[in-house]
Parts: sequence; C-alpha cells; structure tokens
Amino acid sequence: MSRYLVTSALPYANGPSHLGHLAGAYLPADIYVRFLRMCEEDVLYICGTDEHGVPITIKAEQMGITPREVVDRYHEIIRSDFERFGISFDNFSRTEKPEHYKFTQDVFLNLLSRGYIVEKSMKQFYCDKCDRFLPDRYVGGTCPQCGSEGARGDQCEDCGSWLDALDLLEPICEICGSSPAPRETTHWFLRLNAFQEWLEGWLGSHAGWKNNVLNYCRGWLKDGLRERAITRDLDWGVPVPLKEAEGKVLYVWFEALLGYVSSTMELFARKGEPEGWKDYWYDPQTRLVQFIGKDNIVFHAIIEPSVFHGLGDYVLPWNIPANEYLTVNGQKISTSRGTAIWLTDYLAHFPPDPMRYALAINAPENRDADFTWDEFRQKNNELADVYGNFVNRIMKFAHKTFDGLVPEPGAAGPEETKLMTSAAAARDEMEELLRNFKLKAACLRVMDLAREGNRYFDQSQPWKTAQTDRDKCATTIYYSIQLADTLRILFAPFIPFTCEKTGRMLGSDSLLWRDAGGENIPFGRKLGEPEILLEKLKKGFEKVMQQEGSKSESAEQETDRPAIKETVSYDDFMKIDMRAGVVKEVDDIEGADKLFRLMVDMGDHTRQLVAGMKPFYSKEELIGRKVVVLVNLQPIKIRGVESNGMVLASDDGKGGVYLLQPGSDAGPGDGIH
RNA sequence: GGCGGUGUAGCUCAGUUGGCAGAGCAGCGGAAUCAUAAUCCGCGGGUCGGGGGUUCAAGUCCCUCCGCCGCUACCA
Repeated sequence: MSRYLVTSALPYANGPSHLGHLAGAYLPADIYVRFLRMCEEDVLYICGTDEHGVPITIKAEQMGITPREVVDRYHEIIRSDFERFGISFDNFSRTEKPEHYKFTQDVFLNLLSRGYIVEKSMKQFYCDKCDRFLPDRYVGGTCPQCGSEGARGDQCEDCGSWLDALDLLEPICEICGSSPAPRETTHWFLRLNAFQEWLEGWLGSHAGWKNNVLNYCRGWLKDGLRERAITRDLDWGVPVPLKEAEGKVLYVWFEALLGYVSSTMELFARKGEPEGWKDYWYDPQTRLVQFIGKDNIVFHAIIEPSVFHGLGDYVLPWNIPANEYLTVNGQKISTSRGTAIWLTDYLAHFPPDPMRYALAINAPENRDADFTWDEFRQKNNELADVYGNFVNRIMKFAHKTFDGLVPEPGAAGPEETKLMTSAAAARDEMEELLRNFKLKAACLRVMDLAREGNRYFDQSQPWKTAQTDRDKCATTIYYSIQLADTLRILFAPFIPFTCEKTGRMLGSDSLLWRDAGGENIPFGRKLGEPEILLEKLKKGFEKVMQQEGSKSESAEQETDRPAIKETVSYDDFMKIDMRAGVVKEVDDIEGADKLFRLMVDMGDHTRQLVAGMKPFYSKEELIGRKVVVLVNLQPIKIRGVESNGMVLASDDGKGGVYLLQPGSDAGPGDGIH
C-alpha cells in the first residue's frame, strides 16, 4: 500500500466553475482518487478555493460589494457544484482562513531566514488619483529610446526595446489618465535562480511525466530563472508578516500554492489530530499527485517545488498530470463571450454521470478536446444503450424468468470461462491505465467489456434456452449478473451515481477493485426492482438548458460591465467634437491583427484613422459606411501609422463591437451633439 | 508581430522507444426480438496538411511552407 496525496488546482473564487474546470483538473483527479480508494490505498484528496488577488477586488468593485462577500458567495457556489458532481474531496477549504494566514506567513518567514527571500527597495510609479502603485503595464508614456508616444512600462512597441517603467518620459496612468510619480517602495523576492540547477536535475529525473509539463519547464529553465517579487501593495490578501511591510500582502501565486498544505492541516485539526498532516506532507514516500490545467504548470512544476525544496521538510510532486483545455464548439471557453457552460446550469437539468462520462471519454489529456452538445448526446446515449440497457435487459429477464432471484448456475462452459477471464483482464488492464493517468483509455476499456457482455448475452440466447434448456438459461443469467457487478465496480470511478443504482439492484455496495472479475453475487439472492439507469436524450434536448443558461450568463455579465465613470462638467463635454464621416478606403496595417487604417471623408477634408475593427468588420462592410468620428482627439501613432481621431462604437462587453451610425439624412462633416 | 499548441476515416479522437495505419460514432448490408428501437455480425471508407531530408524502414526524427487554435501586443 502506498500513501497518496492528491490535489486539484485551487479554483479562483471570482466566478462560478464551468465545464472546462471540471474536465481539466477536478473530474480526472476524482476518477483517479476513487480508483485508488477502491484499491485500498491510503489516499487524501485536497482542494479549496483561492480567494485573494487583484481580480477579486475588481470583481467586488464591479458588484458593489466587499471582496469578502465575493469570495463567500463563489466559494459556496463552487463547493456545492463540485459536491453535486460527485467530486469527492476529503477536504475543500479556502484561503480566507486563519490557519492559512498563519501557515503562509510562517513559510514566508522561514524562507526569509534561509535567505531564499530577499528584500529589495525599488521605485515604482504611484498614482495619487487612483491611490495605488501601478504595475508596469499600467504605465504609459513616451519611449526614451525612440521617442514614440505609445510605449508601456514594460516594453516599447515601436522600437521593441524592453523598458524600465521609470525611464518613460511623460508617464501616464493607464487606469485614470493622470500623471503618476515615482515613489519608493519595498518588495520581497523569491530567489528562484537559486534553485535553477537543482530544478534541472529534479525535473530531469521525471522523464515519465507528460510532455506538456516537461516542455513548458524546459522553456523556462532555458531562459534562466529570475528572482520574482512575491509581495504586492494591496489590501486584500495575506499580510506580509513584517513590521516594515504595512499595506503589503503576499502575492497570490506564492500564497495559494500553500493552500494545499493548509487545507490538509485544517482537515486533521478537525479530526482532532493537529499533527496528522505531517504524515502526508513530510513523508518522502508520499506520492503527491497534482491535477492542474496547463496554465498552472509553471507554478506547480517550478515555483512550488522550489519553495518546498527551500523549506526542506516537504514532499515534492510525484507527478503533475496537467491537462490541456476543453473547447466548446471549437472555441476557447470564455466567460465574457458567453461560451462557458456553467456547472450550476447543467445540474439544474441533468444528472452528473452523463457529463462525467462524456468528459472522461473525450478528455483533454494530450491536446485540447472539443465539447459540443450533440457529441454529449451521443455519448450519453451510447452509455445508456451499451451499459444501461445491458443491465436493464438482464434485470428484466431475471424478474420475468426467475422470479427476481439470482438463478443457480450449471457448470461454466467455455463461453462463461472466456467471459470471466475477459472481465479479469479488463480489471488488470484498467488498473495499469489508471495508475498511469490514462483515464480516457481506461474508460474505453470498460465500455469494451460492456459490449462483450452484450455479445455473450446475445450469443447465449437465453430467451430461447428459457424454453428449451432451463439450466443453460440459468447459467447465462447468473454469469450475466456477475458481469454486471464487475461493470458496476469498473465503472464506479467514472459514473459513481449510476453504479450506486446498479448496486441497489444487485444487492451489493462493496467497491473493491480486486472483486471485479469475480463471482460476487451469490445465487438465490433476491434482486432489486429494475430501474432505468440512464435516460436517453433526443436531439435538441439542450435547448431547455441553453435558455436557462443564457439567463444566468447575462446576469453574470452585467456585473462585468465597468461602473459608470465620474461626472464631467457640461463645459468639459462641449470640448468634444464629433462629426459624421464616410469611410472611403480601408487598408491592413502590417503586423497588426486587429487594426485597420481608415481614410474617412469628413466633408471638407479626408482624414486618416486607425481603428481596431478587424475582428468585427470586413473591409467591404466598412467601405461606404457612415461613421461617427471624434475629431479633436490628440493624434497618435499606432504601429507606425498616424491616427487623427477615433471611430465610435458600442461594446456589449461580450466581444460584440458595433459601429455607431449617423442617421440616413446625415452627410459627411455634419456635427454631432 | 512574439510565444505556445495543433493538423490522422464524414465526426470526435487513440497511435508508447521509428517496424504491415486504429477505436467509437455516423453510413451501408444482414441477424435477432430478452431489453431504454436497445443488441449482435459483416462491409466500405485515410497520399496520416503540402514539399524536402535522414533511414533498410517515417504518422512518428530533422528542415521548410500552409492551415487552424490559444496567450500576448496594437483596438485614440
């Protein structure tokens, strides 16, 4: 027996969870964990919500509530959705807990005393109006190298040079437009570079890990690891535990990774064994398995091992089976574009198992996988037909022919021997696959066995032998029932709710992997009433949900709209000069995917504008179109092309951008008030 | 434009260290009637994105081009 500590990436509590989350980090981990438990391994499955960081404060501002209220709300939604999907965490904690604060602060001090964290004083732009320090990319200004005005704090697009934000001439705050001033601030840096050599060796010893993980890391190591700031000037998060660090918090990615440990501590504290967590985290024999999406690879394969190695006592990841992404209708899941399918919406209409099956059999294990409702329907029906119907036909038959009792079998013939051998082989092959994180292949394998069950049943023709050879018929049904039980066990990690149903019919609820392939259901046992395991779905079934879904999506989206900006005076507004124009020419701009160069007829003159319209309009659509132009805006060069104004458009906040259009009577050059 | 990924049957996807191209679904033909019109048997179908190279041998390794996706930048 081995000891396993399994984690799923901590979901970020700034919104509900969608199918992509489930498919990437939670369902695969749950399948793996359920399997290990059935093998009687010592396993803990740990998770919790990640509740700090800037995006949550922004969300709170948008919703007009406190960050604490945001995370309370989403923690509960996320927790409940996962629970209903059967994700069987041993503990689902949150980073807004005193234990977590204390632990992360201890870790910080520990690394500081070991010299892995260093303090550095630096100057950073501070915006008085926003009352905050500005991250580099939120500072704009004139490039000191080439004089271009469109430079940002980290890089100048025109000349391509990497900049220090402080070198920018005429800096402006990209959030409010005012002029920020440099101010002295102090931050603490994790010396990742100190771990470079060790990491190379450590990662090198894990050649069996998935390629995506190793490749990402290789890239990082090739560039050379740098010191990374792990503190921020912010008021939402775990405070840096030093007197001189007032107003500073630990940066999320440093702190959230430690949530795995603090969640484990919380679990054992609740059990009354406050030191119990160390049996897992301090034991080098523990197999730490961390399920994540590919976006999290750097944190789990580079930063976390560095931190744990720096601390000394902790176990390092044994494997990091990172998944790729799930797309929906071929497109990336996007909250703002409304392509996300929320777990809450799905669960309001359908049971968890069909989705668990559909996502398991087409999981993004090696590359992005695509989800469509039609595909989902096919998978659901396949499962209902091949497995559900197999169980159903046996149960109905046994009730009709043998009064609902498991019949006493005659001697096993070659077909029966072959069937049971196959069942045992499936069990062993699946074990091998599951232990190597090939969940998809394992799922296919158990479906194969279900097909074999149908084949056995068909070839044995019990509906005929019932009349001619009752002994043979009894044998067929007896062994079919044994196979149904094996299928119940082997399917259990994937579709646990359905397997519970099967268990009620068979009078068996034991879930031991080694029982698969055996004769577990004794003859003479009274079988439960047959019930339909899985409902089939008709084309277009998802309409119900999508209507419902779009409702909650739009509710979700309103909160994504920016708050109304501050009031401006009438005089200020009158400074703005807008006029109607007609688009005459449209050209591409080299090296820009979204920009068009527009020549617009303004009546008395023609002016050149640059507009980010390429994703939304074709050249043909634009030519001849009447537009509203803001004409007295300060000219600026964008990607080397001068733009003398701005074309006005509405933005629905979900990726839809629509040009404003003057009425049909308006002519070029007409003013707009 | 930079970085990353990807391209295999009509569709969704497998193809381990190079060694005779696979599965499921869909399609076509048949069997069967216990069962949720479910099941079972059989068949067809691919220049493995294009081109070049290494090799006895390339879907697999190298170069190059094309397509698609994502992140990022430009969206005055």
